[in-house]
Amino acid sequence: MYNVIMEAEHLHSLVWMSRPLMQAAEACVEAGLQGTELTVRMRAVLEILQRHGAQTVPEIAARLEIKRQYVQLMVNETLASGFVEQRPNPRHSRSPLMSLTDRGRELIEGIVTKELAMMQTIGADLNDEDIATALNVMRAVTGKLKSLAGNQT
Amino acid sequence: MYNVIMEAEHLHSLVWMSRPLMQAAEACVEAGLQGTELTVRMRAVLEILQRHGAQTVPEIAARLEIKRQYVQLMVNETLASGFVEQRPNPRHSRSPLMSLTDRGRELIEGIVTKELAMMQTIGADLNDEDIATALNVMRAVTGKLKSLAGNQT
DNA sequence: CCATAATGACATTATACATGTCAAAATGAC
DNA sequence: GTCATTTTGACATGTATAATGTCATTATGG
Repeated sequence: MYNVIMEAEHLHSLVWMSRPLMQAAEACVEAGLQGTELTVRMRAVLEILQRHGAQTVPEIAARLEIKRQYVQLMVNETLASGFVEQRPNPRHSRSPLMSLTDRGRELIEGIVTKELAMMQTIGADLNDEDIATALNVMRAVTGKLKSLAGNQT
Repeated sequence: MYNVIMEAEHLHSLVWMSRPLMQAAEACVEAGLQGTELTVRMRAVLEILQRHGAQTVPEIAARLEIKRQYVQLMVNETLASGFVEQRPNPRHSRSPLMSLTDRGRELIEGIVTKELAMMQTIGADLNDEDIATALNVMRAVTGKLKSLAGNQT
């Protein structure tokens, strides 16, 4: 059927749009960090702590789905910059909780607010339903790709 | 308005889905390359040549939107593996056209066919309209992000 | 109490690019 | 045809984002 082929080609285009989209998004985030002392990866740590509260390094790594060794590096930078501080962890005495300092909280809140505003600008002439649909499709496709990647030859 | 905020958050989620989607896609492509002598970047060269015919290195770089110096490296690998060969370029005698060999053509056709089939599998229980909508949204968002990245402070 | 797991710290390696430089040669303007 | 400019390949170096390996220390759970 033509339709099946058409659909597969649309899907193919969609999947390959993920790279330009990601690159454009990262460029925007980076541009928005100009003037702050933050790098993109430090921002990622602050955002996690803002959204989910104080976390240990391994917990942050799990959320970001990257290895704890690299997250340790990222976190150490945020500690050195004074945006994050260690607090004792009642659940594990050797793995302190990373917690936003006042400076860090203020900074990340400003950045997230600015980014949200940008999203509103972008969404201005886009249909809300369409955005929701797109999000669902992307999630579904990602899930299927992940399951297919494993059991391939 | 709540709707505006909701939309912005959906958009935010969508933008950040681009990374997992891309990673899942790359993992799939890589898995599909198991057993061949191809790497992901060599595959990219072959696909360009299959879709657009014989090209010079700078032309391939323009299509991939990466620097010619890196493309040169990728292309050299495909030449060394015998999937691509140089042919004289009537338009520029110092910049030969890269052309698929029979082996290269056979290989990339097989791979692309397999990938397309995978797309059909994934698309099986997805609505065609929704996929098209998602593609449009992703393109629109990418475009806006690109334009915003530039004229930010 | 003790085996096992978790953690931070540090080192090495890989990947995917960007950037810089250079010489040779091709092209284009005149 | 001459000459300035551009293009190209080749090579070298730099950088960001990770994965992976290893180790000593210390928790934790049985």
